[in-house]
Amino acid sequence: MKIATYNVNGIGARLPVLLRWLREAKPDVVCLQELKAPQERFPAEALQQEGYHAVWHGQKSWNGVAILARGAEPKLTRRGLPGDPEDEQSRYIEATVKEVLIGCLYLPNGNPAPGPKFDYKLQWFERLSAHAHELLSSGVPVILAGDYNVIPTDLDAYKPERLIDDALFRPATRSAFHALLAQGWTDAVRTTYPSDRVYTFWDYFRNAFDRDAGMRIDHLLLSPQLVSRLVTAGVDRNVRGWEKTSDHAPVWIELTDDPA
DNA sequence: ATGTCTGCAAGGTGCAGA
Repeated sequence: MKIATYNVNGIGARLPVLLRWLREAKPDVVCLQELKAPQERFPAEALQQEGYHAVWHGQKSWNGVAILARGAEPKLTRRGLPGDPEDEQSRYIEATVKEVLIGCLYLPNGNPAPGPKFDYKLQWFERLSAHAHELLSSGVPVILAGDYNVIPTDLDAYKPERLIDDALFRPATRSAFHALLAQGWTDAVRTTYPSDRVYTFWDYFRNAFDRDAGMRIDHLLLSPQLVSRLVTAGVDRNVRGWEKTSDHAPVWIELTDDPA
């Protein structure tokens, strides 16, 4: 079972790239972020023709998340994170696919920091951590996948020393991420590649991809029941080199089909 | 500070957000 996360940066502009990647990579489950499309403009039919059923949480102009499943209907369990009924931003969707609970998230960027956007990031992170703790307590196998907008360690960025004040790397951001992991979650890509540089995002600016000036900010966290089922993980870097591509690349893991 | 994209409301360009 192959599960991927991919920040598409606008599903309208990115549909040809998304469909080509689905055809080539054949993931079973896909978490998408940054749809930048309202609920009624999600390309459900085009995805269905590729064999994918979907649940999604759209928003005009910004944000937006979706979960796709190949040959199966994702069973929606929640839209939006609990903890703030005033929050209008579409950044979380959750569904069950083949007995695994999939949480698809788009954590706020938070720049410029400090400031109200950074405050919102940290508040959203607290709500995510509270919900993640509930999910662990439920005893169900869970994957929390998405664009965390977190660079976990120095190894995860091209020049970390330049990112001291960046909302993706500030101490408060990193400590929130490490506290989340400490609940009992496993960072699947870092576990698979303990000391390699693995990037998932390259800025559109200054030929960042050609210079491999990237960062690792898209993550798949596994609940304890799933760790022994982790076979391998990877980043489809080549997709970042395609025409009209996102600034993120798809990130994926492979799990054994059944509990050991 | 810079750089480059997307989507939007206009309106054939400029804005916010990333």
